Amino acid sequence: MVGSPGLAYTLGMLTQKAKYGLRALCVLAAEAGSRRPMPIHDVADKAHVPHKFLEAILLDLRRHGFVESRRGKAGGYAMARSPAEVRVSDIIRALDGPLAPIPCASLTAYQACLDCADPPTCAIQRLMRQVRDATAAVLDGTTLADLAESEAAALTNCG
Amino acid sequence: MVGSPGLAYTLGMLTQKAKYGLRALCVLAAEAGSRRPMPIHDVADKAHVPHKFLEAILLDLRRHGFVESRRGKAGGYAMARSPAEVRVSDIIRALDGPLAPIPCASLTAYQACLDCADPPTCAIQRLMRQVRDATAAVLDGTTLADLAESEAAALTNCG
DNA sequence: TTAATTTCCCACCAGATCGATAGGCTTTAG
DNA sequence: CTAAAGCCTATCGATCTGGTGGGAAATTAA
Repeated sequence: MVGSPGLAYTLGMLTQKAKYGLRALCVLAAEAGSRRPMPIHDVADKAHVPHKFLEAILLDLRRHGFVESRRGKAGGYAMARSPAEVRVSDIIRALDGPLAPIPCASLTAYQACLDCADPPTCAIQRLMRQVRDATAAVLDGTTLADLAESEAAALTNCG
Repeated sequence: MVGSPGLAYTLGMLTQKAKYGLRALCVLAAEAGSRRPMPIHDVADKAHVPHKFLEAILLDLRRHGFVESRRGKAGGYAMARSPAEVRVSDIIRALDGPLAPIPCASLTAYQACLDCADPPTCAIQRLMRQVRDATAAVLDGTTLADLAESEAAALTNCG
């Protein structure tokens, strides 16, 4: 199962990992409040994600505190925080790294370009900071609950 | 010469190629109106770009119509269009591909996710379109002339 | 005409990353 | 005890990134 193969696609790439992670979290968010955690296999089916890959992704999301797990029989995954309190930006940062297009424009992981003549006057850095801010504004302003609701709303509109 | 090695850096990555290309174009933009084209070697020195790599980049920019070249002695590169009429977004699209974080959110290179349950209702797609629009707003609204001027202004402020 | 200079173009390379899979270990419910 | 589930490590092929090298073609100057 391949998402989108062989394209020249570099700038702003959201990886399959993050896309899958978001889908999986939407599934878990819809189940929030349920008594029982949902096993990986069920999440994989509902989110259309290869379940072995999803295993690694959920593990990662657990380490970042987004989900909780229970092992053994009747085990599985559940949201650790309210979907309304989880920003999409945080999820993407956890799975894909910083939002900025270039390290020197990142707030959370700043790193100067080694080949930059003079970082404080670099126009590219200033421009890319604007891009970062614009991206962050969208992604900070959207919660997991918003995302899940958006999908549900679209379905009922067309249904 | 390495720009920024070994970081977990995926989302929104501006490649070295595009960064170098922007720097080189700024150099050529500053020289716009000059009678003589500038040889690659000079551009490479002024832009701090490995000159063999720059060769490939300038070739690419020429094919996309941003610069003109002249071969032989006294040859070199020059802007083919006025810096004020070249949008940064166009340069980045030429060197790095679409601006959207994911193909299904791209206007210029739309491609549906093969693993998407129902593209028209996909909330991730809608969100990523917002990200694309926000990025494009910044990059469409900035010209090469703006970029070059921004750098020059910063220099005089600190000088 | 010849030499020097410069772009053009091709092939190649090492390292990193991405997307994904395999298989074994540990924990838990019943 | 056993089945079910998460946990963990290792691996893999394909692709991309960031570069380099070498030579052919073009242009100019002497």
